[in-house]
Amino acid sequence: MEYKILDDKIIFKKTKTFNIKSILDSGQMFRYRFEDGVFIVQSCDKVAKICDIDPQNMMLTSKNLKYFANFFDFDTNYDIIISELEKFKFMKDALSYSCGVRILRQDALETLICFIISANNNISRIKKSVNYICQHFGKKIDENNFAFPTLKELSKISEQDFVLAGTGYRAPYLVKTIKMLCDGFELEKLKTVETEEARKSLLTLPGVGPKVADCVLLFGLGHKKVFPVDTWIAKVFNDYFDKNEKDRIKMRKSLVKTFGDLSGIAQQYLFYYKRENKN
DNA sequence: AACCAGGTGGAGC
DNA sequence: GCTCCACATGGT
Repeated sequence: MEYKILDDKIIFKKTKTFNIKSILDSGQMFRYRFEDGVFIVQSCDKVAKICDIDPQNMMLTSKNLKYFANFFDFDTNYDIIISELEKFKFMKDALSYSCGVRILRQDALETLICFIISANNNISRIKKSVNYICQHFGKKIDENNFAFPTLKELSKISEQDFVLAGTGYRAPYLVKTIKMLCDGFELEKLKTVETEEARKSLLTLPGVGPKVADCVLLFGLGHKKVFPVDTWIAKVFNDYFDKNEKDRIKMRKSLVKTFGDLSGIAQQYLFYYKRENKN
């Protein structure tokens, strides 16, 4: 999409391919807030602020403009993606409810930890736990913002501390997975291997099952041909495809077959729509 | 007071 | 390979 990187900000036109509220509220990231008409987004040790500047334009300010241009995937043409999605009739409601969802290019480690916490949990609690972990174990960025802990910082967090963060029974999974990462599990390398091989590898980490693995593949590792099936997507599948199917692995395979390379983004639209309109 | 939330691990078969 | 079940925790 069209944008200009200036010295200290990015200016871009409001388009149907970028809806900041839908992007953030679609459950792919947990470190953001809305204050005084401004969306504040955190990723690793970086912060961006996004707001309207006039009826036609928006502005992103940050000390890390290039990082966030990539993070929000400004260089991918979502006009094409949206027109492809429009060809699926059952995407109509989701697209008309809120266009402009994007898949963020998030940090792999941060995504992995956040989505282990996400299992059988709800978004407001996930946000609270992640925020607690950043505030207590991440570096201070400025007066109001804390970084997500580095792997080294994560490795010092005890199981008890993860319980205090409100992660409940997922605390031991977090400790064990972090240990595996410290012991040489090559998370970044999974960006460059085949999706199925990367999935198998992720599934060896404690607290990572099929759903969390797909979220990490999609949001943190850049794999687009995945379809995380959670409770909401399962409802969608039962509504639109097969009322009686209960096996989420089968749902995923069927959905990926239908949507191909559009799987990730289609999933995100359907999740957001279903969760906001619990009908 | 049951049921739910961006499910997973483990036991038993 | 399956099918049950327990699991921490806050909200409805």
